[in-house]
Amino acid sequence: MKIGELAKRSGLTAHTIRYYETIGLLPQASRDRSRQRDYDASILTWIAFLRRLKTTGMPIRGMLRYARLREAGHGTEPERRALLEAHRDRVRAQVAELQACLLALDDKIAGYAAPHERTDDDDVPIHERRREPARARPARAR
Amino acid sequence: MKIGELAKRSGLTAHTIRYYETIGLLPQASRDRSRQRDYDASILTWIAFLRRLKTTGMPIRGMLRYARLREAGHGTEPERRALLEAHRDRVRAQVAELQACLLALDDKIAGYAAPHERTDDDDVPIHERRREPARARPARAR
DNA sequence: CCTTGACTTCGAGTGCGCTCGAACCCGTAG
DNA sequence: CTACGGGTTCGAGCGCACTCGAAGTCAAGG
Repeated sequence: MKIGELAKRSGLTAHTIRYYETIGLLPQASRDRSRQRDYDASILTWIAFLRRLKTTGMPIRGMLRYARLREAGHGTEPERRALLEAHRDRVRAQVAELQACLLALDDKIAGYAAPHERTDDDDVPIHERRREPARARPARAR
Repeated sequence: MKIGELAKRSGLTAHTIRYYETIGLLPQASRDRSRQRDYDASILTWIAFLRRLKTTGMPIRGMLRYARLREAGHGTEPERRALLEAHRDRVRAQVAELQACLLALDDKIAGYAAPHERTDDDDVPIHERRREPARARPARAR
């Protein structure tokens, strides 16, 4: 498989694939007789894995660390594992944070759904906070 | 409250606060007699909200759209609501994606925990995949 | 033989979101 | 009076992760 086809299959661009190779995320591809990159299908699995790391917010530096351990092979498994575990923990924390934000977002949206009951108008500019009863909670004015 | 204090309380830097003001994320601050920005505590709520949008991956462009609607005031509520709802949906999708990645990550880590049972060695360089029985699942060879 | 189209390397450019430094101003405490 | 610890504007620079264009090579098809 040459680079154009790998690009199609992996969803990366040929440019990005070469970029990943130069920085070390992808191994040096073997070349055919005319010096063009020739890929084995197994590279797709690795790219999919990289995509997952990327999706979960791992910076290229981190992926690079993992890629280097992988290249090193024998004996680096504990380190690789530790790296992934640390990353997993970060991702879990991130998911928790997002879910907390989702709750807040839902609240906010609910506020727009029932504007006549709103008591906090922190996101409404001054000139809009005119009448409106606004009972419940001691609003400063009135 | 002047900018230094707001920085402390909000967790943004004074630099960032000014930056947000110039691009329109924060309203033009009122000034004291020596032209220094003077903030009302209510700005903290708005900044906290912005932070949530940011945490959930909304680009500044998006926050800016919301901020402009907020400034416009009267009548923009449906649009603001739609904006937030669309964002919420994106965040939900993102959370789902992250959770899928977490599952894959857990699998991968489990693979490192029990290396003697691994069947997919896609991330192990060729020279490492030597012996090892690799029963269970029809591995291509054998 | 010539065209076509995918490949090659290289370095420069892009978009995002800050981040920083320079040079200057202002009010209060000692 | 002077030093200080804030504040002010302005524009340049940075880190990330690509993204793109130029100029050239190569092999197969008509």
